Amino acid sequence: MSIPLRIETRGEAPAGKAEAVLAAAERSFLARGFGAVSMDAIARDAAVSKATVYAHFADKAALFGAVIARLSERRFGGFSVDALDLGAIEASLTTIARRFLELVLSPEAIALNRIIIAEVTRFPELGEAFWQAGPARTRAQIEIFLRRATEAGTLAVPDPRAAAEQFVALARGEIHLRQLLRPEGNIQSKAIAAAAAAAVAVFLRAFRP
Amino acid sequence: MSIPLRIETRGEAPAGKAEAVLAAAERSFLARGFGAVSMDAIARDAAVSKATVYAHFADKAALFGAVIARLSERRFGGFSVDALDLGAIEASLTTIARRFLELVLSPEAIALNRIIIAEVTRFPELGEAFWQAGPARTRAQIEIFLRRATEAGTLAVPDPRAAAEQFVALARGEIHLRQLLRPEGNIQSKAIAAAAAAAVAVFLRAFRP
DNA sequence: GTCTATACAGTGATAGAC
DNA sequence: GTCTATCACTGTATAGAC
Repeated sequence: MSIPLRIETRGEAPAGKAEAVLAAAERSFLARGFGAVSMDAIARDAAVSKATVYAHFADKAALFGAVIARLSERRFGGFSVDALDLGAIEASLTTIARRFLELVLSPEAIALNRIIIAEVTRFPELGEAFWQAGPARTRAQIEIFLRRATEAGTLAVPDPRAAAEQFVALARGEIHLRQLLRPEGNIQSKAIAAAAAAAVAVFLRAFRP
Repeated sequence: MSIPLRIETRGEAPAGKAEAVLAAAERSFLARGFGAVSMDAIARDAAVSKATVYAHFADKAALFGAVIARLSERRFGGFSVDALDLGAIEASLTTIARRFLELVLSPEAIALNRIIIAEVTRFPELGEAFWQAGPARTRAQIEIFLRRATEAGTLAVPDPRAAAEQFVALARGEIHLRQLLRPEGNIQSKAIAAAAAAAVAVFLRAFRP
């Protein structure tokens, strides 16, 4: 019979057991997906009992939904095209493409994307939430930039919505799908820079004034 | 993950129980993924006992591997760019884009793509096999066409490999990812035609002689 | 090869004490 | 809220008969 040790993390800001459960679930789900993760494992990882997990989340699906929705928001919220020079159009577009690729190719974003694609049949609303938080938001930001550049005369884009979609598609190239289909490929920042430059080159040949 | 399947296709013959198991597994895995499908359900669907399933496939993973590898090959084997007019370049490129989109957006291809992305962490070799059978093959076919068109003088493509990748990316646009993130969205052929036309327009502005 | 029956581990979820 | 202990159930995989 082992006697449970009680560890007081006073001053380290415990932040509550619900938060510990969320953090543990986030790690587990991202690493192994929905089906392969047990509530037992999450409870163990969070250093609480399973009953405590169920005290905060109705069931496994609810916990999963909370984790994924939070991650989607947090991961893509920071993407912005403000403070970019409308005059130095090639440099600015390259910066946008590079930032975009660094975001969507990050291991965490790939893992998130993967798990949502995997479970979208079971949890349709998560696919939509991710789309709005991720692809729709980044494309909207880029659309804003293209519109401003066209008003400033440094680009000639008749349909900024469509052009933003094409810009994103060019930037993504085949690397994004490639990463989704690789278990642990690490993208070099050099490869990202090359992909960004290639995308901008084609885009500018099509949309320069 | 060896594939010890032996298919008896003698005339109208039942083709053997192994084939029945493969067919049932194919349906189940495509519809619900790896984890959510039980060997019980597959055996029931194939109208054999579970022991018979295990007589032909070592375990669930081996059965899954056999199903997915076969599907990947079968689904993308037919994509070709032969018999396309190098002179009518816009029409030919539009046809290629349309065929490509019809292929990768088909419900079966989407389901296959989804399940492989979902399980690539557990089965790394399936991701690679799918990549070779699908994206790598289609891109190689398109690269051939671009090279021929450049030799014929109807296109000016300095790097056919890179340009083929960009052409595919433009064609895919955001529709492909969108479909992966939707539980049951049906693409209209009208939407495919529009996406193909938009992709070709941008591509030609960049690579017309 | 094919069946029926079952071993055995692990799952999500809950009861009841504190 | 939090714990320990346990439920009812389903999963993969295998024995043994034919």
